[in-house]
Parts: sequence; C-alpha cells; structure tokens
Amino acid sequence: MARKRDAAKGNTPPRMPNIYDVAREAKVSVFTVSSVINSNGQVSAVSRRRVQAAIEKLNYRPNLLARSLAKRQTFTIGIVVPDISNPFFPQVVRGAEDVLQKAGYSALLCNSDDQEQKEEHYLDFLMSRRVDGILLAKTPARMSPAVRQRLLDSRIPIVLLMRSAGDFLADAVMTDDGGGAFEAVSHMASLGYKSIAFVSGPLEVSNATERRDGYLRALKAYRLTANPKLMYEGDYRMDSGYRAGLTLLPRRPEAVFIANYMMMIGFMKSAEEMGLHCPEDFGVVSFDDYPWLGFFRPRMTTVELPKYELGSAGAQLLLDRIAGNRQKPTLLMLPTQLRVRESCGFPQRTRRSRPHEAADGTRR
Amino acid sequence: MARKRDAAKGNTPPRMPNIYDVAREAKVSVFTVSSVINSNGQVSAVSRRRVQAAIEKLNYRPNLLARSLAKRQTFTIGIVVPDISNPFFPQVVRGAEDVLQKAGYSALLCNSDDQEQKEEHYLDFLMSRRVDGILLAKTPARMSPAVRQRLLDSRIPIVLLMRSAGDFLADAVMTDDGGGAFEAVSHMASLGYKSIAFVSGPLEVSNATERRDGYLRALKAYRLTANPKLMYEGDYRMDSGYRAGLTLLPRRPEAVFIANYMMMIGFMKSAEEMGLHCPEDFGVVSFDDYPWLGFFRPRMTTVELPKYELGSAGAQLLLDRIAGNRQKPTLLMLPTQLRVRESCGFPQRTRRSRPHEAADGTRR
DNA sequence: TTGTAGGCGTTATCAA
DNA sequence: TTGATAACGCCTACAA
Repeated sequence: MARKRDAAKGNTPPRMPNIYDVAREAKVSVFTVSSVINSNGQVSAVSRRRVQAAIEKLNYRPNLLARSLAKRQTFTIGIVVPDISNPFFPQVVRGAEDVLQKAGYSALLCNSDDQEQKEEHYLDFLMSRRVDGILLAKTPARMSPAVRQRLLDSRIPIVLLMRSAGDFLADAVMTDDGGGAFEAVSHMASLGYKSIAFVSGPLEVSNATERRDGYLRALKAYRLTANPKLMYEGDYRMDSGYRAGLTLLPRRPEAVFIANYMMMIGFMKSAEEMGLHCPEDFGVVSFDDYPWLGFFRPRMTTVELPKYELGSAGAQLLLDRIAGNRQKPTLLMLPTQLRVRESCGFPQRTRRSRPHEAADGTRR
Repeated sequence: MARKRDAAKGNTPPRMPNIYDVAREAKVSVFTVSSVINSNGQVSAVSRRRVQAAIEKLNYRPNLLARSLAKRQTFTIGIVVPDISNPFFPQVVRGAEDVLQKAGYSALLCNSDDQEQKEEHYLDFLMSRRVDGILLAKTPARMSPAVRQRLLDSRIPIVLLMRSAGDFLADAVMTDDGGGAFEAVSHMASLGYKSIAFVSGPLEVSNATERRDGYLRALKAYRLTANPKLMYEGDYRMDSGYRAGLTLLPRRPEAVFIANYMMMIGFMKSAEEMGLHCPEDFGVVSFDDYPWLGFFRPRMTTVELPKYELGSAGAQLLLDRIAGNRQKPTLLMLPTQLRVRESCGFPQRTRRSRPHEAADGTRR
C-alpha cells in the first residue's frame, strides 16, 4: 500500500520530516533507516553513511510518540507529589529524575494537593498516557476501589513514597519516621523536659501516625504521661503550625516536637507574635532538615529525612520492577538522623540543669 | 482492510482494550465510538448509550499516545529548569503547572544543571517528544547555532523564564532584577552604609548582570565608589556564597548585597564560622524571599521575586502562543518587592546613627 | 543486507 | 447518523 502522505493538498502546516522522507532521500528502505537509528542489525557501511547524510540534511529527529506507540513503551514515568512547592518534594523529585534520566526515562510531574480527587484524576491520566511506571508520594491513604482496580488491570508498576502499602500491593520506600520521632522525643526527655507537646500531621496519613507513635513510645520509655491537651493535629501545612502555636503555647509546654518543617515555620511565627523565644521559653525539635536551619537563630534541632535518597531509591525500585528483575513487593526503609543543634535547648539545659549529662558530650 | 490484531498468537502480554474492542462490543463503528468519546458530532442516543456501556464494561481508556500521533498535538509542554531542588524553582514550576493543568496540559520536567550540554540534550529530546511548547528557565546564555536552528525549524513555541531573549527570538517573562537590586542597595546606602560589598551571580547570565548593574547604579546614585575588592562573582550556589564570605568578610565591609538566596545561606555560614554577626557586624540584603526568612534570626531583609507568577505568567504566555492569539514576541516584566526586616540593620542604624531618618518611618 | 507491508490506537475524510 | 478506511510515524516479522 502506497502512502498517500505526499498527496497533501499543501494547505497543512509544514510537517517535520519522517522516516520515509529520510529513506527516500537516502534511497534506501525505512527498515534500513530504522536500523541505523537504533543501531541494530548489520547495515552496510555505504547504506549507513547515506542514511546519516540524509538525516543530517533533512535535520530529521525520530518522533518518539510514534515509536512509543509502536513499541508499547513510553520511557516515561509519572511522578505524583502533593505539592512540588512544599520544600520536602523538590529533592525527592530530583533524586528520582537523576536515576530516571540516566536510564533514558523522563518524568511527568503531577501535583495532587493531597486531594483524593486530583490524585485519581492524575492516576487515570497517567494510565492513559501509558507511562511505564508511577512514583506516588504521600497523599490521602485511601484510594477508590475503582481506581485501584484500574491500576491493577493496567499492570503499570507503582512505587509508593512515604506512604505505607496498606491494602494496596506495591513496592514502597519509606523513611523510618517512627524511629526518628522516638529519637527526637527521647532526646528532649533526656534533656529533662517533662511536658513535651506534639504537633502532628493529619492522622489519616500513615507517616503521621508513625511519628505520633514514636512520640508516644518515647514518652512511655521516659515514664512521662501523654497529655491530650498538649497534642495538636495539623495538616503538614504552615498555617496549621501557626494555629498549633496559638493553641499550645499558652499552655506553656517546656518543649514541643513538631512533625514537619512547614508546621514548624508556622509555629515559630506564632511564638514570635506571642513574644516567646526558643529555646529560652520552649525547646523545639522538628522533622525534616534543611541547610539554612543550621545558620539562622535559633539553630534548629531536627530529624533529617533522606529526601534525595527517597526519590532515587524509589526510581531505582521502579526501574527494576519495570525490567522485571524483581518478584515480590519490596519495602525499603531509609534511616533518619537526629541533628542536635540549639532549638532543643541542648547546650544550655545540659550545662545548667543537668551537668552530669554534659560530661558524656554525646551530641550525636 | 481487516485488522489482524486478534490473530495474535496469544503469547503477547494482555493488551488494554482499544477503540476497536469497544466498537465491536457496542456493535458500532470506531467512528461512532470516537465521536462519543470526544463528544462531537451528532450521535444517536441509542448508539451513545451502547458505546458508554461498552466502555464501562471493558474499562476502556483512550490511548493518549495514539491520539497525539493522529492529532499532531501532545498537550504536553516541557519545563526545563536548572535544578528543581534549588528552592527558587519549585514555586515557578508550580505556577506553571497550575495554569497548564487547568488548560488540559501536562508538564515534562527537565533539570539542566545549568549545563549547556544537558540543556541541549533536553531541548532535542523535547522536540522529539513533540511537546506543544517549552518553558525554558535560566541557564547559560548561549545556545549552539545548530540547536537554535532546530528549535526554529520545529516551530515549537518557547517562552524564556528569567533569561533575556538576547539573540534568540522568543517570548519571555522576567523579573525586574535591575530595579530590585537598585532598590535594595539604595536602601542600604540610605541607611548610611558607605562600603557595600556585592556577591553576584555568574556574569554570563543576563539576570546576574542586571543585578550587578542595579547595584552599580545605586552606588552611583548615592555617590559611593564601586570597589572591585568588595565584589565577588559567585555562581548562585551555596558554596560560592560561602567562599564569598571567606573572601569578603575579612575586608570588613559595612554591608553586603547578595544576589540570591543560596549564596546568602553560604555567606551566613562563613560569617558564623568567623564569629561575625549580622546585623551587628555587617548588614545584609539578599535577593529572593521565603516565608522562613521572617521568623528566624536575623530576620532577613530581602528582595522578593514573584516566583509563582513567573511560572504562571510564562505558562499563560505559552498557551496563548500555542493558540495563536499573539503576534510579535512579548516580554513581560514582573516587579520585585523590597521586604525590609532586620538583617540590613535598619532599626538599629536608623535609631542609633541616623535618627533624623528614622523619623520618616518608611519601611516600605 | 535490505525491502515490503502490517500493526500500534487514534482521528478524520468521504461516502452512504 | 454512521461505516469504511486512509492517515499519523514508527517498528518489525517475513521475504527476498
């Protein structure tokens, strides 16, 4: 069947050259052109040269869309995060993009805003785009059965980021939030704080409950009683941290553990407005570290989450799964790291009120 | 010509249903199915119902790849930024993504790392992907003639972000960096600082030279002489800010204007290590504002850049261009905003050394 | 080694 | 209102 492409009436916009144009120019078949493009098969040196010359002359670039359609592989993966402008995610995305790019994949970025509806919309969209895999970061825990079923049917590999598998069978990579929270709160307790408030994330999100559990475990380990009056459930956003400060600070806790960075910022803002200072008036340890937290006052004591590794490990897991080098679902647990600086009141407290502890000098 | 698709020997992986499957199931033609999917044309109610039932039953989702190929439109735009993990860009990307998503477009994210080679690789890649448009953020000023020509040939609309058009004809949206720098340095000069150091970005980047020009203009306006010993060319990265501090601070400038956020962080780190404090030992104004800069000490005086608007305006410009609602290249200039806080030494200096100025109370 | 032609899943033209 | 079928641009048996 002869192609009719050239019979175009001429009123269509100028098309880009395709493989047929190259073949004609080089006086070979499309097969030969395709072969040199993909450097498979044995193509005679003469043909190869002619094809290359034609490609050069026409400035030909293969249409990846058509290739994907034919090969049923798009070399694209979808990354859905709640909000790329939340400082937690850029590093995650960068980690992912680095390993994807190295493997010849590229990333479609989606912001779910933690809304189930948006998330599902994007998931459907990504399936329609026939992405080869999906990296799905923290969002509301549940997913409608319909979407889940479609996901399963599509057989598109998914790896979950910062979100427990729950009832959904998939690979996942998480950070050890429970352990990190335990370590953070233990540190505060060991400093002698008796009343330690807690600003948590939304408790329907798995990592928020893990951080809370870590908090509670640490209290128990230090024989402190959990006081509901000192616990505030936020939503990981700045504004909820601000409200948490307004609610909690008047109750004058000696210290507070804040479950993420954005809420910590909001919390500090409320303290500022109330004329309260850290660490003189209250100690703070928060989750998630950033370079600048070490250079401004108060220098924040935080639990660092390995953001870049989260993304890169997730992407690697996904690529492995796509390649089929993996059998049962894998769950990767990345360690956190307590970074003791000053907001927890460490130097002061240990020097002033608990000199016997200052002796060991462990600042981890 | 009858499709042979069903003659598959059965060893192929389970395919997703296509439009033919739906047509067969509904006992109509593919045209009818296509019509109801795209809700064009007049399809009889009966046909429509049957098609919808079939779609439901088969859980059919159109293959966007095939659609794009046929329509020669991908509803995808490429966003290339130097590095998404640089806190400047997430907001830009978010702004863009919001307007794109609303218009039914999605975004392919690329990190150029400010490397010409990577940028060109991505540009070629995006062209091969047949994206409908490209958002190209700050990167090395030049572009090889070959790539530029290919870009022109491809007729893919491009809008430049934070980068002057230069010799490349395209729409662009920028921030008024020169004006912002002028305002910042003028503020310092009006505070009485005589020796104002400057940490600039890489001077081959247009917005870095604009910030420098603003700095120089302000010095001139206040009859201060520019001292090369107090000017340091960095690369917008944290480490170069650190080195700038190591170089500049021993020369004890009264104040310093730092051309971006990351370098400011590095600079503060070096000051910290040298035991110098801001604003007691030196005043600082830096470019680019973030929420947390208002809650930590020193509270930073900064020039805010409208990041989100940069992205959203850029995306809107691009969509307009794609739609063809625009003739000649447009350059949008977004205003910056000086946010006076404490790192510039404003309250102290005005109160202590220049009381007559404190009277007017303008904190803009 | 190279050519031919069918298939990937849509859209769109043109008859009927 | 519908159906048949040629594009869209690529890959890839199968043949030559």
